[in-house]
Amino acid sequence: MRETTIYDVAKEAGVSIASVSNVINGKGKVSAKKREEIRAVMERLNYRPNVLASALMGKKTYTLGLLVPDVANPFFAEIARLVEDHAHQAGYSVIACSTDNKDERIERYIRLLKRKRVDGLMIGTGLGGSGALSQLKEKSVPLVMIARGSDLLPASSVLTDDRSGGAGAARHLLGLGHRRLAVLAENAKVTSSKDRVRGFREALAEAGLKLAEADILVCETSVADGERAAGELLRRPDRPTALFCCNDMLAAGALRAAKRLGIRVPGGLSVVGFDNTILAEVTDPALTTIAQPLDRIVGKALELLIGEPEAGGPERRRFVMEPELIVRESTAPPPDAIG
Amino acid sequence: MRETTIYDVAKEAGVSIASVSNVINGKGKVSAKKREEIRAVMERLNYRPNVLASALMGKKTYTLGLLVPDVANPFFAEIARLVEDHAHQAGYSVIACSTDNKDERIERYIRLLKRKRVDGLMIGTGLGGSGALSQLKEKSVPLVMIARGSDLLPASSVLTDDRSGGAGAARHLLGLGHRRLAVLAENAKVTSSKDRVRGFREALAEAGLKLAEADILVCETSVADGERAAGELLRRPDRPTALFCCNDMLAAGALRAAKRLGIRVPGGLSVVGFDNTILAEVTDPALTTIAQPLDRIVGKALELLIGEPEAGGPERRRFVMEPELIVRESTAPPPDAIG
DNA sequence: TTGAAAGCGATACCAA
DNA sequence: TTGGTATCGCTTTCAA
Repeated sequence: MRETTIYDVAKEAGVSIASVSNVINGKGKVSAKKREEIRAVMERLNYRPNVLASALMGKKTYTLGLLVPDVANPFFAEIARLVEDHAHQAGYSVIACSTDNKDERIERYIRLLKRKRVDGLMIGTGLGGSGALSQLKEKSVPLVMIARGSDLLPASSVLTDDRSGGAGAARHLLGLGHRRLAVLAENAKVTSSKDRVRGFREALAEAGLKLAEADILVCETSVADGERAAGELLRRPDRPTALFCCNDMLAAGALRAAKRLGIRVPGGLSVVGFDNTILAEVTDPALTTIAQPLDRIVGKALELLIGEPEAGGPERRRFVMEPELIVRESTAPPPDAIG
Repeated sequence: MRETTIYDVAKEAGVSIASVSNVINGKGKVSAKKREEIRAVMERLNYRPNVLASALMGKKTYTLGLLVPDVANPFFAEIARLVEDHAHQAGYSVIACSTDNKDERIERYIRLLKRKRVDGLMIGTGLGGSGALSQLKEKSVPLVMIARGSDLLPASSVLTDDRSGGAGAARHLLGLGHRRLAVLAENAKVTSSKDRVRGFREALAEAGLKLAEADILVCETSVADGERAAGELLRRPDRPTALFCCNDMLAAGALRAAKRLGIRVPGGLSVVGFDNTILAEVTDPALTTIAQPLDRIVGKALELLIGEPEAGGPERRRFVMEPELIVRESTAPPPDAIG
């Protein structure tokens, strides 16, 4: 049984396909009477316009691309879900792509998504080498950066105030009385991580403390590597009493390291994570962490991506949202604190 | 700058579009010489066939649909990632859809995916009421069930031997000396959960133990509800010494409940999870759990979905893969064990 | 072998 | 208002 097409509807309603098309798109002039008739026929025949055909004519595909490092990572999985929901609500579906931060994958995916004529790209991953960048700069597809910024791209971005988040973590720890602090950072190419560290460091500076380079360890994004790095820090003679980790995975790793070394958290060590993923509620102790307002971020990003392309030229804008400190069980005053 | 089309190539190569089309698809007869020339031109013009146009002619869209309850759930996030990878490798992209197990969402998504003319649907979610079922039975799109079976659908399925997984959990616990066991199950509509419980119960029976209905608590899929249910079990006077949880989230909840009640794991209580998600490595103690061979499952499912549609009729087949017990830190002999 | 031409299912322009 | 028709980019007969 063939799908019913616009021709079937036209024939059944005794009109031309042009008229049917017009009522579908609410364009052109169609008399109220005809319009209702056509509507009725469409209903009766359970007619659904073929997206492919109209896309071929240069209309929307109602498909969006989402680029993230890894949808299996709880943080990005959460994002993927939110994007899906917001997009779906607006009539779009989304193709999620995990880049693994590999240039080759990034470029392949961008090429693929362009060929599929997606109506927009939501980018939540680093872009690696210049290959992807130049593919994107051609402006052949609307772009928006999410939970990340980039000056190299002609795209608006909506993200968390990472610096403020880092500062919040620092103040929380400082307020508890910590003076020897260290951080587990992500790769230097991850700007959000850099900003978090910067905010953290600035807040320390305000309190008259200096964060030495040696107290910032760069990690791969994995629990295991967080454990490794934290282990390294915790074995130092003047080991820190508090750790700020640029994401919850690293924080979870830090927790494991502490446990292995027999250091109690938060008794002997405080740990702050970032992102407030599900991991934070599952570790023991549960993680104090910085929550990003993901729902709002995604909502705004989608609005920018599929909303009216701004009559006054597509200005590149940055929307920055405030993160929130979620205090759970992994932070407390330092062991040497005087009651 | 317009995309180069088949016409551009044809003109440039001084042939007809039909010949170009033929070399693209490796069909029809084209002289070796012309073929090479056309190839060269395509290369030089960096020509990429428009998927939409060829899809309109009834060819593949190279897009697959994936239906799962929630891509933000670590287990399904993992699946989504694997599906993405396997699909991508085969030249397909995938639209992931979170159903929340809600009939309305399920039906909407199926309709949407059909309209987008996806080449296949990978189903890893319950199908709810009959609405979705009848939409799917029309056989308008290839189907495969993943990590789940269904007799109601004309689709092959590839899944874990859940019964065996449940039995494995039971034997592990039995072997440690546990005699008072209970389980945290998922909703009765989730067949995989039912099978896990069945396997668990059968293994107990083999050992001469009976699992009472009262010792099986049905939970929502969330850490919080696992905590709630486990709390209920653990407050009983004859509380169990071991808990089998039908997924890692519930197990994580059980760990929290135990902690809140001052029961040590594994000293005072053993907990076994299911799925071997990232949660299992992050809890403290790390979870002993049953791992599903997801990579193989997804690989096989994809093969069924996009492979040759089997000349001998599309027989419904079931592929069952063996799960594996991963022993971590959450299981030990019961507290009253002798020696 | 090759290519002209008829679709595929919409949109859009332009006469009527 | 209507409807005829070209068009989008590709596949597929079917003559030549």
